[in-house]
Amino acid sequence: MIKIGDFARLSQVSVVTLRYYDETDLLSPVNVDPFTGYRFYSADQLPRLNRILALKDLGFSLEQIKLILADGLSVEQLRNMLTLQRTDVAKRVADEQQRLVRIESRLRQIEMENKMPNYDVVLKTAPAMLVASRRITIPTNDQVPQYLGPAFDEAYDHVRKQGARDSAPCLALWHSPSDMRENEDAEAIVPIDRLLQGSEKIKVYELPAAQVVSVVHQGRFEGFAQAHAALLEWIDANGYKTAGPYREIYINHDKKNPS
Amino acid sequence: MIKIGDFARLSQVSVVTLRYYDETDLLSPVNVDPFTGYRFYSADQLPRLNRILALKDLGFSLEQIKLILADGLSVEQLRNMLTLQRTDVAKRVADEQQRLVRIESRLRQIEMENKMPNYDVVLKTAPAMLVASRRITIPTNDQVPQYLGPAFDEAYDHVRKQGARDSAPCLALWHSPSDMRENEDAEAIVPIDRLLQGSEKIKVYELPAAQVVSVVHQGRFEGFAQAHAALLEWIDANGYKTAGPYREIYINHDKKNPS
DNA sequence: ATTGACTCTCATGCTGCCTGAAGGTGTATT
DNA sequence: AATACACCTTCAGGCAGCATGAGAGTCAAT
Repeated sequence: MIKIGDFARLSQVSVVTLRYYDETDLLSPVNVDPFTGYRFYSADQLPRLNRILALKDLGFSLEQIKLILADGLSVEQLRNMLTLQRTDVAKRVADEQQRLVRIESRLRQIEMENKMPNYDVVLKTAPAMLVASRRITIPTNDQVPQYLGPAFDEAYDHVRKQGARDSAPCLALWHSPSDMRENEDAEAIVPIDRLLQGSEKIKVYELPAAQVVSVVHQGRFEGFAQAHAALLEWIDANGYKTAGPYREIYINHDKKNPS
Repeated sequence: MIKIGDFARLSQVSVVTLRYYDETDLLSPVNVDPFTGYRFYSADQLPRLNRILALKDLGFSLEQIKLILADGLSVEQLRNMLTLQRTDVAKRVADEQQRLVRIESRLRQIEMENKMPNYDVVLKTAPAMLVASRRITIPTNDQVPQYLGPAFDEAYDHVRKQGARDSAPCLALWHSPSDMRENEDAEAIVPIDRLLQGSEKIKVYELPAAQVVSVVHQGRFEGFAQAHAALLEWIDANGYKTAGPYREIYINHDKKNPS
C-alpha cells in the first residue's frame, strides 16, 4: 500500500495527475479508505502507469489510451490504432515544417524590407457557389476597366432580368498565366442564389470549391501589383503550385480582394 | 457597413470566431448598434483580419498576435518574436519526428512479436537527491545478491546510526558497461533526508538530477534481462546515448524498477 | 497537545473556439 | 397586417489535461 505522494514520487507523475487518472478511470488506486478517502496504490500498478505514459508519449489521448488498455483489444486493432497515429503524427510533422518555412520566409521579408510586410497571405478554402459568368478577352493590360465593367453589367442584367439576386460580391477570374499582359482571358462573375437559364454570352454554372491563397488589397489599383507579387512569392516559398485561375473579389466600389 | 454574417463569408472566418475576436479586443466591429447590439464591420477591416489569420498560421497565440498588432511594436521586437517562434516550431518539429520514430519502433515490435510488448519505456527526469552510498565490485554476475545485500545493509546502518531516515526506495547504480559480466562496479544507494557525515566506506553526496529512460519490471529476477534489452533497444531506436550509470530502484522486496 | 507533512474535496482557470437555448430584428411574401 | 424565415443578440456550458488554491480533515512524531 503506497500513499499517493509516494506513488507520485516513484512514478514521477504529479499527485494531481494521479487523482485525475483516478477520476477518469484510467488508473484507480487498489483501494480507497472509505472514511478518509485516502487513495492507496500498489507497486503492481506501476507497469500500467508506465504504459499509460508510454502511450501518451506516442501522442495518444487519454480516451484512446483507455481503449488500448481495456482488455479485449486485439493485436489487429492495436496495430490499426498505431498506424492511424503514425499518419496523424506524420501530418503534424509536415504541417509544422510548412509553418517553419512560412516563418522563415517572413523573416527574410523583414530582413529585406526592414518593416512588417504590407500583405498577409493566407490559405483558405473558397466554398462552391452558383454563378452567372461573362467571359471576355481583353486586348491590352490598360484596357481592363473598359472591358471588365461592361462585362459585369451584362452578367448582372442577365441575373436581374430573371429575378434572381446576387448572393455575394462579384468576382473576376483570370485564366491567363500571370505574366501575360495582352489578350488576357477573363471572366466577370456574379454569384447568384438559385440556378437560372444561361444564354450565349452568359454562362450559368457552379463554381467549384477550391483551396485558394488569399491576400487583401486595399485602395485603388495602384500598388495592386505588389499584392499580386506577394501572392506569387508566398506560393513559391511554400512550395505550392497554382491549379486554376486567379480570383479577384471586389468589395464596395474601390476595394479589391483578389484571392 | 457589413453585418457579421456577410463579413464571415467574405473572410471565411466563422461568426462565432468573429464574436470571440470582438470580445477579446482582437478585432472589434467599426460600430455596434446600441439598441440591437448588431455588429457592423467595414471592408477596411479585412486587412487586419487577414493579418490575424496569417499570424495564427505562423503559430502565434491570439495574445501574441494582439501584441504584434498593437502599434508601437518595433521591427526589432517583431523580428525577435519571429525568431523565437522559429525555434519554438523547430522544436515541435523535432519532437513530433521523435514521436514518429517511437511509433514506428512500436509498430516493428508488434510485427515481430505479434502482441503488445511487455515493457514500456518512458523518458523521465529523476530529481536530484541526497544519498548515502556504498560502492563495491562484484566478481561474477551470479554473486550479485550476496554482494549487494550486505552493501545495502552497511549503507542503511550508517544512515540509521546518525538518526537520519531513508526518504525514498533504495537504488543501485551500475557503473560498468552493460555487456560486462565480471568485476562489475556497483553502488548501493540509500536516499536520505538530510546531509550527514560520510565514512571511508560510505560516501554521502548529492546524486544529481538526470534524464533517465525508465522501464518497470515486475516480479523476481527472471526475465529481468528482457527489460534491460527493451531499454537498450529503445535507446538505440530513438537515437539517444547513455550518459551515466544504470539505476535500479527496488520497491517492496521482490519488485524492481530499474531506470 | 501540538507541530508539520500529507491528504481529501470542490472550484476555477487555461486556449480557441463550438454548440446550443431563448429571445429580439429585418426583409419579403401572403 | 400577419406570417415566415433568415439573421442577430446574449448567456451558459463543453472540449483536454491537467495546475493552482481554498478550506478542512489525517497521520506520525515530538
